[in-house]
Amino acid sequence: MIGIAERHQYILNKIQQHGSLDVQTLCKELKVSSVTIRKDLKLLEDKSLLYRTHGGATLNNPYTVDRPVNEKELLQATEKMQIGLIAAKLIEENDSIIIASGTTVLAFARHIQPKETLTVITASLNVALELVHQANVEVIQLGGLLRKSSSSVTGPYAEGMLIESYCSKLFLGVDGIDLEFGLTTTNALEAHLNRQMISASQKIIVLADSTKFGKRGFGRICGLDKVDHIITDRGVSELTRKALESLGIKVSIV
Amino acid sequence: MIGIAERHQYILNKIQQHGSLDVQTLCKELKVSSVTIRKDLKLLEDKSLLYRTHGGATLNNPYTVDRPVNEKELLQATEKMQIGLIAAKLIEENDSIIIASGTTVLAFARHIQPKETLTVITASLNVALELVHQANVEVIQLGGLLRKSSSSVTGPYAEGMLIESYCSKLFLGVDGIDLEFGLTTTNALEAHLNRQMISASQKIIVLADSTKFGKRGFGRICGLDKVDHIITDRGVSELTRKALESLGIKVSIV
DNA sequence: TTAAACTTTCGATGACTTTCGTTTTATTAT
DNA sequence: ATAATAAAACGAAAGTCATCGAAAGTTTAA
Repeated sequence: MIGIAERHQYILNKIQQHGSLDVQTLCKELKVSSVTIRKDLKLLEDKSLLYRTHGGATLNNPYTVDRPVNEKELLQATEKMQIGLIAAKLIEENDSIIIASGTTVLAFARHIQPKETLTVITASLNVALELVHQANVEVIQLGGLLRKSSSSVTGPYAEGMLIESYCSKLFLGVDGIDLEFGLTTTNALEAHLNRQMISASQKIIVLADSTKFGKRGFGRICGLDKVDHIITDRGVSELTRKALESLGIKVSIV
Repeated sequence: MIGIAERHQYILNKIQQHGSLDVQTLCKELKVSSVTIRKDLKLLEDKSLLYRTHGGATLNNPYTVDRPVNEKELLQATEKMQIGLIAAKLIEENDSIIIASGTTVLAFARHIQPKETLTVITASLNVALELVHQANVEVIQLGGLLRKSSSSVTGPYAEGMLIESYCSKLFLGVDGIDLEFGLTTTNALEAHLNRQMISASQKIIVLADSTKFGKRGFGRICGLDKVDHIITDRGVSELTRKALESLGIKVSIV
């Protein structure tokens, strides 16, 4: 006999591994009635952590055609979704925000549904297309050479556009967070653009699942002193969390 | 025995890979009756995820405009595809080209498969994403405010980027071609950007199915004197064709 | 014309929702 | 600490809805 929180965690773990699951199997595995399982699934669906289907649930919306799904996007999918959900709640009325590229911030973009007008600047074509059909969102696409690996732009044009902008918040996805070395990404051009984004933003919010801690990517973006807020999952060590907080960084754990 | 959601995903995956599929094969593969498969296909067609055919279904590329299919639109789709195919053959080695937004030029973008390096400048996010995975194509995405109706950018940033460029060919999709009034599109901002594209190009190639002739859209782009080449379908009248040719415009008919 | 594909109807099965009473857990008052 | 109260969790029961395929009639393609 286990509690409701553990049951939900079990369901999320299982759906991440299998991609889908069904009500009856869960009933047997968790020794609860189908009514309870349905209530659980309903709740998790309301939190956008899964999609309900007749008889079960799936991780991805069964009716969106996946663009070439790369392996990277599937990694830590649940954590990214939860991180995105929390990050979306940080958006306030009439904000102007910058969204940097990466799979984590794409998950974040999917959760943005502002009641008031929101202006979004992004280098990522996927983020832009995710938001373009939201009535309250005004999307400004940065221009420049399109990188094949990330479908996002880099280069002087994008940086020139950023110089003329100032936003309240930057939501930044990174490939590595190291206490000494700071934030890193795989690509030097992207790191350079990210620095420009940091200059153009009042508040820096980093979105990164816990696997990113202790890693160093090729392109250094900046030190941790620039960062205001990090959103990650519970895989991060207590030691790291304390260290970040002692640097004056707010740490949110999903 | 699998659920309806997984079945739908299976169908969508398969049609993405094969381009088409048939009812009977699906019956055997999924162990369900043909009635069920037909209901599935009907449902997916209603969601614009595929086109139903007698005996099966064909792929509806996710980046085409999803609208209810009627026969006229299907005919135009075929013609747009043929126009795109002919236009793609005009691309030469080491060209730099501009592709303006619109469904016709999107069909064109799908046919681009250069053997040598090709540089493409575009305002349309859909065109950019269509080409980004082609190894030989270098895509430069214009920046600016993203229009919701066309998923393409307009505005001073995009125009600023064009001023610093010069390309050998412009492939332009339009909403109206009038012998006196010239080329038009539905949107004034887009028309302005199109003029900038014309200034930045050596050769202007217009892609338009025959229904566009005699129409005038809201935003005037330019007169026909700027145009070097028009690619259209055989629905165009002999009179119009002669008139265009007398203006020194090359006319290709598919 | 003919065979295959299609649509519609209908009944069986199982999934779903809602309601409501029981049990457990948390909070507050004594 | 104990009792009273409130809140949440759970599942049984009853009614509703979705899925599926057989059957019968219609349409389509060759």
